[in-house]
Amino acid sequence: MDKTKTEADWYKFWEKSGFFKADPKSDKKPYSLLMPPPNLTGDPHLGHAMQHAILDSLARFKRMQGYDTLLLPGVDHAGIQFEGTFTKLLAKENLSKYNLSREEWLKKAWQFRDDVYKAFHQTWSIFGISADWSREVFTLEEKVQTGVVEEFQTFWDQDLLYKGAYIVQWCPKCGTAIEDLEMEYEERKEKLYYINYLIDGLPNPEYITIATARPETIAADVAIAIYPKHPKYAKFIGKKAINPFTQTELPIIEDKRVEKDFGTGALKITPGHDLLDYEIGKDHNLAILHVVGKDGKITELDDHLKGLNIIEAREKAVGKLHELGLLDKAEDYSHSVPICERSKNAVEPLISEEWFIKMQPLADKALKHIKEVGFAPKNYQKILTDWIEKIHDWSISRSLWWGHRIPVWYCQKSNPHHSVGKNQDLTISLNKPTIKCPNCGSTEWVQDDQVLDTWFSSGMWPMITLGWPKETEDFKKYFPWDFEISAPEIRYLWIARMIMLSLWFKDQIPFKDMFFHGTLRAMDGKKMSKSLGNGIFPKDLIDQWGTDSTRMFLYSYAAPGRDGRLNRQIADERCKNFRNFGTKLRNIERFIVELKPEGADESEGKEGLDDKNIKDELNQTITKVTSHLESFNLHLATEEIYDFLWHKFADVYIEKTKDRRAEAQPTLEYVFKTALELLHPFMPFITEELWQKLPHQGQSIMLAEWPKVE
RNA sequence: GGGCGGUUAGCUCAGUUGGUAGAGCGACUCAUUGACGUUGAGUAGGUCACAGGUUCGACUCCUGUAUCGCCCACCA
Repeated sequence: MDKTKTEADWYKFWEKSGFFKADPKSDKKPYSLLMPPPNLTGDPHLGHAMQHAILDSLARFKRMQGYDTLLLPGVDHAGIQFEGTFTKLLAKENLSKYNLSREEWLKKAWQFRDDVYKAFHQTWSIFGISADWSREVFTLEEKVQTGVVEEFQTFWDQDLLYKGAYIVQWCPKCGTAIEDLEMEYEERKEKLYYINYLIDGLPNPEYITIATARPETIAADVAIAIYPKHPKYAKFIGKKAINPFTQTELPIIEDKRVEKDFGTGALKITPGHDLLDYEIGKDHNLAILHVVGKDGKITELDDHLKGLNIIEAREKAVGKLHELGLLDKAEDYSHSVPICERSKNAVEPLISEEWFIKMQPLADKALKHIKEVGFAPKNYQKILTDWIEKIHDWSISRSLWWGHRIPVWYCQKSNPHHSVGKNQDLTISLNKPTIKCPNCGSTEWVQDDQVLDTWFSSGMWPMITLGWPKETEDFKKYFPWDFEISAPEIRYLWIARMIMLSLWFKDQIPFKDMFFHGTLRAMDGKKMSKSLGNGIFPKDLIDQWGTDSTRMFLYSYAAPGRDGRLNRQIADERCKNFRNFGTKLRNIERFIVELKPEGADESEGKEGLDDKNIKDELNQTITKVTSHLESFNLHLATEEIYDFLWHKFADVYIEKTKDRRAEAQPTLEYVFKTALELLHPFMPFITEELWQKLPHQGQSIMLAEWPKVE
């Protein structure tokens, strides 16, 4: 072998030799690991690197143990995130959804996707990942489309899909509905306004005072609600209050959901813009009015404030109330305001037409089987169970263009408003239907405008990647997955969904072991992010210290569920340490192989006490590394093999052999070769390089048998 | 407001079933052409956040407090 072979050369050698490929036809028992598809954006970050390092070490370990190992890679189209990045890019050319057709826009989006994908892949593959690239999946490809339509169709047939007026969190900046899970809360100091509403039809003017933080929505009020038996206001039940802006009559109602001790115990009901109000309104059969539009501006419902944004409208509304003498008082009020996780914009609760899945039956089934999944750390079973127990329906439609378009086609003639109901004329299919509308005979089908939530496809990732709904050879052999890994923050969005969907569609848990790694944070405990500029890019570390060293550094943070704090300096320190370890290993090889003394070949059978001792220690190391790998404690496994090689083998044993160099040769070779095999899952490149220089059998250390205690 | 996690050497972190604490980096001392100075041999440094409790014995189990962080939540 060429001495100057680089990491990239070894990688090519492995890949060309087909060592990464799984073979469903082999007699070996399967071990399958599913790579979480990273989002199609920018450079892979440190979290990806850690995930991939963990996945790869386990894949290499299982392969050496003799399993037919599948590590399946893929990339997620990442709906909102990708569309956001792409939109900014288009804006530089003065292009947008307003001056491009959907087809033109998508064509450009795919071109951009191809560029990003290529760059992404380049960074990705230098990490030494022994993934089966022949099975790689991108979440918008045809295979996934087929699965997604099947998923949708099944829910439809089971009567679990519905569409209708529903309150959603609308982000005016992203221009789409976002889920509760995609919202953040920010503590903001605002004012709480106490406003007097005149009671209609009384001889002397009497008022009911309500407290609100959002006076700009008054025009959309449809009632005033008080808590039951309100000492001051109960007498007004059945009467009407006058809306100060629109002069319409507002019924005064009682509802136990109104908090007794907040504000005045009286609440203005604005079902179009508040979830609690929406629910109260629904139960009291109240109308739903909108005074804030999807652009975040006041609608025509309020003549006076029309066209203003929220902040301006609020100021003006307060001014007007003041003029009318209806503003009782305003007090400082600090509360958490929902903001969009991506745009950091305050979200507007709005009524919108969205598709939903009824989740209760899926949740019930998941709860019965979730115990079959082994979680690391263990407490995640409870965390997920608690969430699934409080499940709410899943809003699956997004007003985006980048994603799986909802496979619903409406008959233009007999169902022009795209409504949904069993008697309505619509059909489900991937492509434009060729059938005639059963109602009017028309063939003018129009597809639903929206796309599906990214997690609607990602949730099926464990099945779709193996060819579902087809009963493929791969599916039969590799499902359920043996191992899945995830960042903790997507445990609900993704992990809980996969468990529910997999049990629903296949009656099986999606994976046997579920590993949650911790979050790598900046020194102040905050997340690393591009915008804060506190990120560390794995690519930079690899360029400076090499892949093996970077991987070892990451394993030291791979204790299940434990966060780590670091900056570039700390990362460099640790990487440097492992780079030095690599140098140590090269010198050990030099000592054993290149400086092999005369007569060493005739030293079989001259084993001494030192040789026996180091072999005993090697055996202990084999046992510990193996068990730490099996319990997914990679931080302990790496520490163990590191300590053995450096401080037991090199510092002690090798020093002692110097007096009896020749007769120690067989032990030196055997112990070092075996230790390299134990280290291979973690430092794949250098172990291959050095293993090749020792007497060995077989083409690659990748194919070596996992060391056993002898 | 609820839930979860952290708090161990100057720094970043380990610590299987309870038996007076470990690593890497950093500091200090020594070794200088020995496989390797990207090295070796040593040394210093911790009342394991705090207060109770269980126990012969607690970093480890229980209760509470403080503090930092994360997640979740429809009090207008």
